[in-house]
Amino acid sequence: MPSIIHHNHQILKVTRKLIAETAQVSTSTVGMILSGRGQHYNVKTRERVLQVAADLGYQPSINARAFRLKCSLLLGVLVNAVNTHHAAELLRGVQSVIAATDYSPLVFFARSQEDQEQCLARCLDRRVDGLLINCVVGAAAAELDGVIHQLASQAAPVVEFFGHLLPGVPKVNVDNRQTAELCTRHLIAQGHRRIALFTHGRYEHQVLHFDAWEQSQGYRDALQAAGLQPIIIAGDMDFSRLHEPGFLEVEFLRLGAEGLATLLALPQPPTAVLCYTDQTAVGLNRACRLKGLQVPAELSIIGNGGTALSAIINPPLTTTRPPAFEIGRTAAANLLLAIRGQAPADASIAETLIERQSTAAPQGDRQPAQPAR
Amino acid sequence: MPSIIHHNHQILKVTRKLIAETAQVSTSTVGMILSGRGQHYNVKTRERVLQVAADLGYQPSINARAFRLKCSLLLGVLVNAVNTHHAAELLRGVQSVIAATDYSPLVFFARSQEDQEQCLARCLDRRVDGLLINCVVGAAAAELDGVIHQLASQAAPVVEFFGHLLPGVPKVNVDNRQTAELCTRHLIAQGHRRIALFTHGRYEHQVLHFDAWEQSQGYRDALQAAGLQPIIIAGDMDFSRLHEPGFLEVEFLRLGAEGLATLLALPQPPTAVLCYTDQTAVGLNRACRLKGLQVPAELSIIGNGGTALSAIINPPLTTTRPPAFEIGRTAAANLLLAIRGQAPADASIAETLIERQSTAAPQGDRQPAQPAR
DNA sequence: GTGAAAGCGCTAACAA
DNA sequence: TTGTTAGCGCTTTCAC
Repeated sequence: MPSIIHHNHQILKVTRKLIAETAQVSTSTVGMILSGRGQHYNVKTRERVLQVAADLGYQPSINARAFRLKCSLLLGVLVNAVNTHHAAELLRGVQSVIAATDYSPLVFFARSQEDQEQCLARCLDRRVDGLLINCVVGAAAAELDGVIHQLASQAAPVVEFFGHLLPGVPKVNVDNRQTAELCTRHLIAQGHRRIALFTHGRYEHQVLHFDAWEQSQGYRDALQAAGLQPIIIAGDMDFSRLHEPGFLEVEFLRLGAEGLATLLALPQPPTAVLCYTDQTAVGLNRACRLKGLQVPAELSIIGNGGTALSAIINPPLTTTRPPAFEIGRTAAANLLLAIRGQAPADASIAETLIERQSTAAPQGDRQPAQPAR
Repeated sequence: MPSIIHHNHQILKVTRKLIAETAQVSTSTVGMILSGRGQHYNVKTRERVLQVAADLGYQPSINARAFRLKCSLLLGVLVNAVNTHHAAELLRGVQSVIAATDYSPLVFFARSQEDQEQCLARCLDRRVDGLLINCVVGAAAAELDGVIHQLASQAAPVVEFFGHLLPGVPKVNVDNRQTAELCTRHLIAQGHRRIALFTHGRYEHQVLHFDAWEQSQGYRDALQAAGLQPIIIAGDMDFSRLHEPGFLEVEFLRLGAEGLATLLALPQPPTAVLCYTDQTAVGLNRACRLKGLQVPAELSIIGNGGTALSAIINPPLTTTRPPAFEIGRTAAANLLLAIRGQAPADASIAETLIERQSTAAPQGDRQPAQPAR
């Protein structure tokens, strides 16, 4: 409690001044002792001050502290609201790191570029000491640049997470390459030799669809290491209605559902498919059911995203869960590093495999002696 | 930019002091004019000060302001991380209201009671000027009470949203009663006479499952107004594993899937079902497909929650979308009211109906002359 | 119409 | 080992 009733019935704020008066020392003595840097004081003085502070229920004023220190002790966290399934875990990760510090998170969700600018303006005039940002896709880097530089001019470092839009800014991202490699290896270990990747037609565009590109690299690497050939099914996607709620889900579902025909038309159809998202996997799974194709017996499917959806489809989908908590942790830790003047390295963290019932050893048609090369 | 390079090559912070010196007035004059309460100053002085402030790119220090005003200009927002589908919209709603003020949101996600206590402690030592809280279910009200009182002692009001756990605290909630009434009326208007409610076995417990109880009330009211009889299918649910990720989804799905048998065993099975959640509806829908029962021709289904799932099942599910943005708006607005000393009223806001393909007029068996009474 | 001055709670350089 | 002092940027009262 920050205030007590004094014996003369006046309400007194419990500040260092009051502690000083009560303990019969100066405020600077109190300050030094409470800050933990008072080793050189008399033990009795130290104990007395600490005791009085405890008795009075002293709570330091972070605000005053920040004011004096010419900082805000606030960390801006700007989250892209287009895909927020993991926002809570992410922020819990951030909290877990900064809970041990004097910083608190100033959180904003932006859905559009306009939103984003407002939120950034807010961060700026709150003078955040650092910024964690997951940019709205399509944001003109040029416009962000102004803000980033302004932050830099007030010595507030920036860390970008879940994205690659800010040149020269340290990043923390999902390691899609490693994730895909993990999944592909898992399928190979189960005995699959013909493993397809279901992605969208723009996966080659490294900047625009960096994650799809990364995924394809991991997939290729794992196959190559096993002496297998890639089979990439790339459906055309229309991202123009990206802002419409639920659009992505439906579009990815369509991608999966329509891809089955392409896949079955191959001379040697694959026995397993790695999908770009859970929705794609669900679409594919649904198409299989309509075709009478057994999952996983005739076709194994792995999703990506660890969505709630994946757990409740039939069969439950083997998928990967993004390390949202870890990303938040790492991003916050790196931001703190940067605030302390050390340049943090980029980090990327693989998703974890959740093995469920949509994957199994291929049924009856193992062809170890005859890979599709 | 908060600092400029002076002609003598020194870096100067742009504060009111600098503006005062540049414009040849006193800092108090600058302060009064910038705060908008400087009507009584000479017009030329006013313009000069404003001009200089603009030229220098002055940005007030919210921190210093807060310090002087003995407040933090921070609003705590504590969100239950168990069900966060709507957290982003909720927070955007909060932002939309407080963007016009000097307040900024200090956001925390809590998954457990322990989390929650830490976050609240954080809010306390940041001396938030108000708190928006969506309590973790199962939190002992007694423990929260301490915090609430502590906040009260520093004149920081509290508004609870998405919950009814804090006695005496103003609330903003989803109006489940009205939502259910809306849905039921919609079905009645389509010609349904036998409409069931799929809920769980504890819907009667007004405190524990307030929303289920509310929903049942709205459902009953709408039926009663139309002279129809309620048909309540209440499955048993085991909430003991509530904390496990994805548990609720699967459990609600089971509820729906297993309920179909009960429903079909009735002497006169309903032609429409109102479900407690989207997952329940999906489970029911799936059971229907397995039984060969046509949706919506033979059975109309309405979900609840407007989840991503609802859009991608087959047929796309008619459901209701929680007014998360509005809840955030209202909660923030009411908190601001409370901060200004006015006691806000409780608010509840109905969900909006999203009509898709799982509902239609009952096929062939309208029985206007023979309701099931 | 305008300015002088005090002070919010804390920190830190310097003095004793 | 401890105290004095100045000041962060802003608001506001009171005097001129």
